Amino acid sequence: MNDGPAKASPTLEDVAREAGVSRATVSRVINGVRNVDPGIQDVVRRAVEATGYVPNRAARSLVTRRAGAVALVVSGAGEDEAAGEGPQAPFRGQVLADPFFGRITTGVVGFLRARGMHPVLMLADSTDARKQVVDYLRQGHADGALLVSTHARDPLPELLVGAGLPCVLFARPARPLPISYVDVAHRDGGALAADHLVARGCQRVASVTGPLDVLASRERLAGFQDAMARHGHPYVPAVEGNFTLESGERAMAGLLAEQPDLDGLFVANDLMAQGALHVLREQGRRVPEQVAVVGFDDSSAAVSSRPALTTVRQPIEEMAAEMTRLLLDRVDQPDRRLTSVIFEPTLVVRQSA
Amino acid sequence: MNDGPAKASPTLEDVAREAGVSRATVSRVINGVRNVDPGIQDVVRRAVEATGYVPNRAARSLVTRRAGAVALVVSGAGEDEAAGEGPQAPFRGQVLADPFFGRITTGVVGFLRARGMHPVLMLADSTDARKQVVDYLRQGHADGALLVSTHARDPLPELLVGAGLPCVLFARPARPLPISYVDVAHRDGGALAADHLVARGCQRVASVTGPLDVLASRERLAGFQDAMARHGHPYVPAVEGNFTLESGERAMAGLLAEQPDLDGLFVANDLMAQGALHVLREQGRRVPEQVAVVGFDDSSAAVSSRPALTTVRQPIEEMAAEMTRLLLDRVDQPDRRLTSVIFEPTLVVRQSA
DNA sequence: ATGAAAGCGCTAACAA
DNA sequence: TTGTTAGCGCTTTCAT
Repeated sequence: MNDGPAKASPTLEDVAREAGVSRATVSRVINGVRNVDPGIQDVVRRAVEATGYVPNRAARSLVTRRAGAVALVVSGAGEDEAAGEGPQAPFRGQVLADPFFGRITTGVVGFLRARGMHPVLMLADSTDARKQVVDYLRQGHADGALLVSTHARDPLPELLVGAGLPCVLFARPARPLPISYVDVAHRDGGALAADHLVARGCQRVASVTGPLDVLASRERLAGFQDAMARHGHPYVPAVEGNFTLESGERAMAGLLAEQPDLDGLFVANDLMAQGALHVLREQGRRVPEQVAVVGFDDSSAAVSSRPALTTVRQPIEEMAAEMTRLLLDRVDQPDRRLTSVIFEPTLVVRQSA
Repeated sequence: MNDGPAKASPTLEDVAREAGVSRATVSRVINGVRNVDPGIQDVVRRAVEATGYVPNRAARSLVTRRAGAVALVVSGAGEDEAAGEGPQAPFRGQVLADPFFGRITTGVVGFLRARGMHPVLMLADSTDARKQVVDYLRQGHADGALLVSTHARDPLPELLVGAGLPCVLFARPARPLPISYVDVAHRDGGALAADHLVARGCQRVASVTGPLDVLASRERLAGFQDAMARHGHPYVPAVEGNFTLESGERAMAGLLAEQPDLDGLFVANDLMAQGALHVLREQGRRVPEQVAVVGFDDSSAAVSSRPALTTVRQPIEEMAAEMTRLLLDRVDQPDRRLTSVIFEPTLVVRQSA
């Protein structure tokens, strides 16, 4: 009750004095170590309450050699992108504004907070930034990294593995690497789209793909094509896009010129699908009556499009949570063997197909 | 070069030995303290290189009493929202997937990374979570908080101020509070929209507002109305929305029923404006020829709409960077006086008006 | 079951 | 300008 000169926050020592026990005992109570007399536990807890004690993280980390934190790293463009970047260049990409990334964050935060932990957000979009990430971890700011690469040839996973730092990827690495990851069964997603279009009675389907140097894009297409083949459609016209709205518009226009009697379409992400919808409307095609469209991602674009998009949903939050669980396991047991966890996508049916 | 038994990472002591100086000298070089012989500086730097030394953050924090980190807190619904939330309930809101929040994050990260810092992401959407935030800071995980409230009556700012923790808000607090913040001149934004619509020759304008219990919504509307009044239009019909796409559709339908000869519209955010566009198209109104539409935010919805939205842009990244600067200043000089920084919005002209 | 004591790696007086 | 030294607050053997 003596607030006196309002001094620095109380330490273990203060609590120990208040409780009439030793620092060690207080420490044991706080960390839930057994072998402490229940009566004493109560006294200590009361003393903690009375003093308003909170453990000092730095002191604890110093001895446990654990930060009790993980980094969430968004690894951008492979090499330093803009050659003429200013000395600061703070606002280049808008990666973080991508709802895809938002869902990952939601999953990660949701999992961590239950353990009293929170992610440190890092951007790694240049050689320097990647070095910063490695150093940051080596300094012990975080015990490991959750890695989300936006581009294929990202060197960061290799750097991290090389430095012996615990790390889990969101999505299978482009090149084989001794590293754990979570991913979605992209092929199954493509198949889901094909099955749905065929079930609707579509006869002349086509696809707008993502960039084909991205593994996920190839897999979505392959899954779609394979399933179509199984339904008796040996050939599916496909145009490559780059996941942007504009590329979706371009691809749709091209496809329509090539194959005007098109009646079904699988687009490798919702944003391009939204672009496709624009072009179909401009050209007077009714969706879904004349052309059925299936997207991928179940992003906000799917909900805000008119008609709203039928789309393949990845359970991103769940994947992110699992990724976090894998990392925490790894931090606790560094020599545990590597794991990959693959999630199944689902079809969300709305108006467009 | 001796990797030997691959032991723990090198300490200051190791570097000192390698360089043939004392720990203190190495520390001085590393922290850029002057009064160190340039020759010795070189030797030390070489030793750092040779040993692969990186400073241990825990040890440093323990003595400096600085975490060298800040928290970025997204403070959700006022009270515990869902009464029946499970013990974990990880995926409730999708706040983090909001591109608005993404832009804030981009600004914060951009500013911090130049200083070798990174934000710790926290969600505070329940009484428990808010307590967690305060404790987290008190434990010294972070030196202060950047606070983004999604709801008006958020009690967290007061908690933080009460605990004497450094803190800066994004947006003016609902109730007066001794706290620094950044904000945008919402009234000026509304005026920008009015001026543009009038300049286009619109005669019968209306507005779809945000929730009127939110200060920013009221200000945007007031700015719009005032400017219209200055242009000789004493009365502007307005319908209240809640910032969602659907509410925009509803509001537009209502407005159109009430005032079918409408030729200009100011919508308090882009998502609702996108909804308004849908309804206008359904009812066969050409935008912008028959009805000109101005949105607010310059979000991704503005770019993906057809026609693309003319909209009022807030310089969110810059605001977030400034917010971060204010916090860091505050952490360094705790008794510095409070500040508010207000940014001017700009009009981004696209196709809709 | 509890206490005493030895550091974890670093910075910051204070001496020299 | 450099070195010596005393902790920062905590966990963790090792005794008891």
